[in-house]
Amino acid sequence: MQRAGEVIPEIVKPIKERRTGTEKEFSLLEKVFDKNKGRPACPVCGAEIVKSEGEVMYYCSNAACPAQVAGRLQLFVSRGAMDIRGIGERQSVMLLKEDLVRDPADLYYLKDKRAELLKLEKMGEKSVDNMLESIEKSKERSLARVILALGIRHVGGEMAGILAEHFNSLDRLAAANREELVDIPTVGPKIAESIIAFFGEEQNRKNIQKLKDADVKLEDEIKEQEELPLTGQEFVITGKLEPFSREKAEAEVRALGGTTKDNVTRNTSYLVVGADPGGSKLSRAQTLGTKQIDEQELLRLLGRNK
DNA sequence: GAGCCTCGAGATCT
DNA sequence: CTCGAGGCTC
Repeated sequence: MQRAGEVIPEIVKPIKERRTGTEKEFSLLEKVFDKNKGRPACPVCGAEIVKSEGEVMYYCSNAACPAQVAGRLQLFVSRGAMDIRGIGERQSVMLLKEDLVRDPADLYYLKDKRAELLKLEKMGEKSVDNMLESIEKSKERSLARVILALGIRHVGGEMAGILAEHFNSLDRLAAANREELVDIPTVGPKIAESIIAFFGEEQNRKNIQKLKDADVKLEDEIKEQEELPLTGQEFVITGKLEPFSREKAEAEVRALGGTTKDNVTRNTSYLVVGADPGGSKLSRAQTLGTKQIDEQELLRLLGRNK
């Protein structure tokens, strides 16, 4: 390990190409290339710097690089991810330096090291307890936050949300194959490969297992859709609808929590009657006393008061 | 007309 | 980065 302290904050950010980087980043990049006569090396760990194809960013190729380790820890504890209060840039570096933490999952085992934490600079009883409490609370974060916290390349907040929504558990995401991933809108080959590569890494699997062992929640509870306006309401449509097609109407009903069926039963809440309605559905609705509504009424229920 | 490429717009990630 | 449009090949 090298002196982590001063270098890390600069390197943690990926180094950009001249035309887009900040002045600070320019000079850093300059230094890197000068020192190595055109063969770029990470100023922190000396490993080769790689540039992803067609991309503007340079990355250190060494996953164990102290700067990367620190960067991952900071992403993990950040507001948008696990939202652990009391650990920022300063504390991350300190915890790593003192070898109290080697990867983010170690945070959940810090409660057994209270004495060591108290010895750290500027860490009194109050700060330590607040920190430990915040770590415990973070075990219940949403799956989207957990996925973001893992630091998978090309997976930011938006992508993490989409993946969480689609898989509902980290295990299912980890088991997904390329085909399944690419089928998700906004997921293309690059992101699919990146995700598969991430879960293929031995180290990453180990860290996830550590999170599991520490009882960090790695799934979302089955969504309670009780709040949706049409939950529990069953719709049957007969006849033609004008403003939008039957498919679209049914899709909107489902989007609001309702269900759609082809035949009227005792469970049917509404028969939507369009133009030229089918006789069988209509008469059955009459027999059962099913509530009949026209298209305008349906639009109103869908919240489209046009 | 299926398969493959490039290109640009628009969204996202770092 | 993704994705669709438009051009090319076979």
